[in-house]
Amino acid sequence: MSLRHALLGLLHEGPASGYELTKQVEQTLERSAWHARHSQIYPELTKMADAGLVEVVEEGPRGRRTYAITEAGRVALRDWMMATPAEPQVRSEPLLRMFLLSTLDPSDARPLLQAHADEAAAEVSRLEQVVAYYEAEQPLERKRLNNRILAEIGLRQEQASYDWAVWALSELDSQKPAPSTVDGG
Amino acid sequence: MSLRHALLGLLHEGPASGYELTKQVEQTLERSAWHARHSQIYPELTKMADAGLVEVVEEGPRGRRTYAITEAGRVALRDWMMATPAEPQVRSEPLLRMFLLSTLDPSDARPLLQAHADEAAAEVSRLEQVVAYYEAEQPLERKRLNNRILAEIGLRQEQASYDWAVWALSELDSQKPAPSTVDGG
DNA sequence: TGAGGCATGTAAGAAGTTACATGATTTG
DNA sequence: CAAATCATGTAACTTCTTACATGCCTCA
Repeated sequence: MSLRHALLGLLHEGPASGYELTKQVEQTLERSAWHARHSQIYPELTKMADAGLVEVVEEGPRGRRTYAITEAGRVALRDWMMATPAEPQVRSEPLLRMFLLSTLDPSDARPLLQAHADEAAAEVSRLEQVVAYYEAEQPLERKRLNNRILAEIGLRQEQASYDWAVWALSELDSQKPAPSTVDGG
Repeated sequence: MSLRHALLGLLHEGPASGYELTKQVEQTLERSAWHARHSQIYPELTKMADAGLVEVVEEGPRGRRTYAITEAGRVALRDWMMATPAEPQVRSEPLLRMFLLSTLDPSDARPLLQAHADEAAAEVSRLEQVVAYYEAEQPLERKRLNNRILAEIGLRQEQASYDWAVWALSELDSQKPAPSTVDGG
């Protein structure tokens, strides 16, 4: 039930509505840690309220409900964080594609690798700006430092992804050193 | 339907039974790309056979069925590989935990970070040996080179994970700059 | 022959996706 | 007031997990 704990983690920073949580997931978690749609988030919040992990602290204009984490929610989050899982569960479609690159002809693999490199490069730029923003703040109090640490892990993963793709492209080249020779079999 | 394509990718290398595919997923995909249990893999293979993407090429001792990819399966795999998805779908429980580290007290966060670093270090060692094994082979023909490229992406991701954890631990220290002073409360 | 691992499977339920639906507010 | 966007929700379906079930094969 990782979505539940992702939401508890976001609510740990302060109350938010389903809509706001959806945006936060999209902006901060989706790319490297956890993907979820609003159609899963809304019902999950209802269930979490039933379970006493969150509570509605405000009802707004168009049925908008602002949720806050409860003490039980904080306990549940900490319990989950401190319980080391038997096996790490990972599902990454982009990485799966890279693992399956070898099933393609080099002429197909090359543009995919290039696209992967381009996307990683774009994400690196974006995260560098996020990091720069946090660095610019002088005092670096607790919350800001945490955000900076989080931006850093995303940045490093994307940088590794980019470096790998560039390296893999060069390996592909060395694999097919004379593309125009006549192939006898 | 990423599992389906992961299985097609594995079968692209040659025929295998459900049991063998389960082992291959555990050994090559699970850690960084895709996690699945045998209880999902067996029914999926049946469905794929119904859809004509794979076929049973051998029936062994205890109901063992060896599957091979069909031409339709190869086409489906290539179509999926070449279709760029709108948004990358990622779910990584380990990374989610790292993102939620900031919800913990530093005294709780530290051992978790350390455990993360240890796991990454162990995986780096393992993958370095895998890479060394592929490098040792002289001619590096196509398939072996592909395996080497795949090992490399896992290695670089884990290395980035490890480096980040070490860096984050030092940041945690600077956050609490005098850990050994006499503590009154 | 019994214990343990090999190998395959199923059933029930939880998690997640896709598509549809709806009303409120803002903007032109 | 029409169109776009905000904000929330549901229904049907697919995917995935957990737990259970079973028979084979090897080794002592």
